[in-house]
Amino acid sequence: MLPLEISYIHMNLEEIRSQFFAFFEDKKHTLVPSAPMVIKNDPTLMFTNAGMNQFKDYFLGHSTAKDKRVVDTQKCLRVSGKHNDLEEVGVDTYHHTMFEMLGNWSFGDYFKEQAIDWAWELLTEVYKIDKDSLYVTIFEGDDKDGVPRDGESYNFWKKHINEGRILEANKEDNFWEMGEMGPCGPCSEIHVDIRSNEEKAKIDGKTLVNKDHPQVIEVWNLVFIQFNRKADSSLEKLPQTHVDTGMGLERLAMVLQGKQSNYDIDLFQSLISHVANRANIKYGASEETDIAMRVIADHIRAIAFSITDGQLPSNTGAGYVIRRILRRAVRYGYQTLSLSDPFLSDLSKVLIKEMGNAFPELKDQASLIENVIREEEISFFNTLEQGIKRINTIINNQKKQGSNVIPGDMAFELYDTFGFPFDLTALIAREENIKVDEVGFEKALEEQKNRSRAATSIKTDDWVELLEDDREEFIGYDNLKADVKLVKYRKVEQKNKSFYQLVFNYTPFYPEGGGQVGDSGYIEANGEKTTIFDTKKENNLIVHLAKQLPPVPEANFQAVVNTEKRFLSTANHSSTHLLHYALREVLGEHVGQKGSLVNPDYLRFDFSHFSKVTDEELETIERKVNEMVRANIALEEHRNVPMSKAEELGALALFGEKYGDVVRIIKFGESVELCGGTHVENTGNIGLFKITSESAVASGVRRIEAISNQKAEAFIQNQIDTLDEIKMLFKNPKDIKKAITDLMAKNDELNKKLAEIEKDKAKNIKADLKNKISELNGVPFLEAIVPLDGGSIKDILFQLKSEMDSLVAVIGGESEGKCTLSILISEDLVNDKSLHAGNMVRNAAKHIQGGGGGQPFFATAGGKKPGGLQAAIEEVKKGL
RNA sequence: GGGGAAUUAGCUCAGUUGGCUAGAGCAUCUGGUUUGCAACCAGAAGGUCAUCGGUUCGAAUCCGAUAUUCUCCA
Repeated sequence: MLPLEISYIHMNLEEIRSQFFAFFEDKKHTLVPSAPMVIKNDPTLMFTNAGMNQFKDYFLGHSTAKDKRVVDTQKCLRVSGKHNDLEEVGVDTYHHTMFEMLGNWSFGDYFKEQAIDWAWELLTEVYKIDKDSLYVTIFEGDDKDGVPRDGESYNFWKKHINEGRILEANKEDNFWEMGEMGPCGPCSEIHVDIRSNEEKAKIDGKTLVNKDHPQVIEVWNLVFIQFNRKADSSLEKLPQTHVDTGMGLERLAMVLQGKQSNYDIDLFQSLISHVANRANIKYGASEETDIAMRVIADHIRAIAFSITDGQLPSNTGAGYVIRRILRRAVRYGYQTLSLSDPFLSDLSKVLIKEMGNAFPELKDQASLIENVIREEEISFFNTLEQGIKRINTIINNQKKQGSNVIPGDMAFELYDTFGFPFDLTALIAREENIKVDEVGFEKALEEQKNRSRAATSIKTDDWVELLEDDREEFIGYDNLKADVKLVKYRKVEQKNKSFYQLVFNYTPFYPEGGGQVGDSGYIEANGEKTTIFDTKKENNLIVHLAKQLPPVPEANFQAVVNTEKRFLSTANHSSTHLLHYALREVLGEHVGQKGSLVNPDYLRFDFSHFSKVTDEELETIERKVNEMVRANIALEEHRNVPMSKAEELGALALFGEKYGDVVRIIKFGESVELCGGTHVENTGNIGLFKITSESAVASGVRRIEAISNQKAEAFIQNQIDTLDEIKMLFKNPKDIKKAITDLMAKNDELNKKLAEIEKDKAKNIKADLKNKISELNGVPFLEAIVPLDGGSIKDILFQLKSEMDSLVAVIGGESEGKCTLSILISEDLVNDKSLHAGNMVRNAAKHIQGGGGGQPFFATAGGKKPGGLQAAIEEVKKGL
């Protein structure tokens, strides 16, 4: 370890974080909690990948911030999409999948000057970073976009720092954009040089800024949002300017703790030493094993936090990303550290011990985290085992064929279809002295990527704005109809489909959220109806999906929700709350919601619980729910409740929802939940509740499916009807169960008898046939036409064959208007006389207008002309 | 969202270009043997080959759709 000449005060992560908050709270910022990492209502993003995600609406102008100055730390995950750091993690010493982003925010309030002043003050006076190790960058301007050099920032920096340390950077480094469209602006970065004085003397730090040097690094990015990028890629000035800053906590901690690597800070060291012990390899022993340990230490954090955010590993979407991270960690352990048993679930205990105080959700869900991870590990080890079997087969086959290469498409198939990592394929191949066609593999992978991209390309037009209206309101809790105006619309094209997104000033349409599906219905103006087939929330914007644009977009519309579907969803949603309550009553407090789906047809509720819910428990749960239904408990709804108040009321908060500062509380008696969905006025409106299934979704997570109201009634009616019909069939016996068991017993008996008779019959026919065996050219020969189907004839012939040394049999069969011809030749004759039943039968089949074939010793043909059977038999005899 | 794959006995899986009544191991049952060991011997039972439809003389095998699961890409 190099002695660092700069003097630092030692702070642990916890202290660094709280100092950041305190500093900005002092500057009149409001501290807000981190939003969940897993994003539920933004189609363009799976995970929170930057601090600004939860404030996107403010920048887009979809809603107005309550507090103009905000400070926070945000859990971020960069594993997919534009920011994908997954492959970098562990290889270097500063990338992470999950990290905390500290930020201060101004929504139309202060701008460049204060942002720069405060950043400088915090870093140099609170965190005491040596001013001489700092550099800053500003945007150099871009002619194509028509954006000039950011001279303002330059001038503000000049107050604090020597001009020689203010560097200019290009669009790639210092112009921040949210995406291809949307808010954007120049940014100004602060870099720190943590090299030793000796090295600093050798090379000027200035020349290393933005050069990916591991010790001359960006710590803080100050983004000044002042433009909006439109679909045609032109920029327009925003009416309000915003500040968005981001400082990675782990990286800052590395600087402040005088370390050379993020992984040397307090948090990661205990994780790494646990892995090192387990593998019996010292951290620092080799580059390769160090990388593996860093990967594992990083990934366990991302995995555990995702699980607490409600995202379990699965095979689609966000859950699949989590599964991949987990598998990457296991792969490094398996391949590099020779860990061949599940080890991550044990490591999660260490993580929970380390971070459980700062993040209580980890402690609360400790056993779920451990169990889920263990199950996943086991299943991946299984995948690996299967893959190894498969690759060994491939290698043997290739060697047999004299090849010493595993073709690219085979390696790709292993990877693509069987989930076997390519580098493992390469490793095993090396051990077996065989090459892998890597170029072919890459080509196949590239083809697959192109296919996927082509299938998911979405083209979104600019919004066409008809009205000034900065906040459209949801009024659907109280109204199912409303007079509305169209505020804006746009066309969305996806593959062959195109549809319109409509935004109204008011809307009675419930947008998909909290598990409840979006409303459908129509809007009407001047007698023209336009169907709304779904309603979704994009960030805070409620968009109505329509196949067509209304003929007169400026008209006054009446918006009408499909009330039947809405009501059925509503009943199911309220049922879900009662079910959740009953589950906690019957099974215990550990039951927590892990997922929920509510639509007009049924409800699905996933929850944490460690064993199968027994039939008795299910009955009790269902009965409790129905008791609450009959008690006709009135809905108590509280809108716009501050979060703190909601906690006092003991509301069950769900994971994954971004509530902002105020929430809505839904209370049915003892059941209290935060919820944005629609609910019945009185539980009695639910009518009836019926559980239809209970199953497992993952280790420690169970799923209950249920129905209510009309659907439950229809279900019960259906059961009763079925029973009635059965009774009718049995002529209304006193005891229907006995009638059925009697019938089954009788049926068994008859079946047995029938089987005996069939056997006898076959025996008789066989005996008859055996008697008919004559001789032809010195060989036992049998010909006959029998009223049997091909299958029975086959049975008999095989029996005869096993009883005779040698035999040639030609049997015609007639049944149900069709005819068959079967030829059997015992093996000795096939060999001696080189006969081929297949060829013979094909030839003979002409006479019955059919075709056929088979093997040398047995062949069949089918035809439409039973009258030709005799001729066909003669034809066969001629060939003998 | 797109591609690839899997689904065969209670469980784990074979079943090579369609063709000799669909097999193995474990588990189960019966009988025998054994002081004991995850014991041994003999025998039996257990399958609408995921579902539906198609091609064929003939389909577990080929084709199409559906369901479930796995897997890769976005």
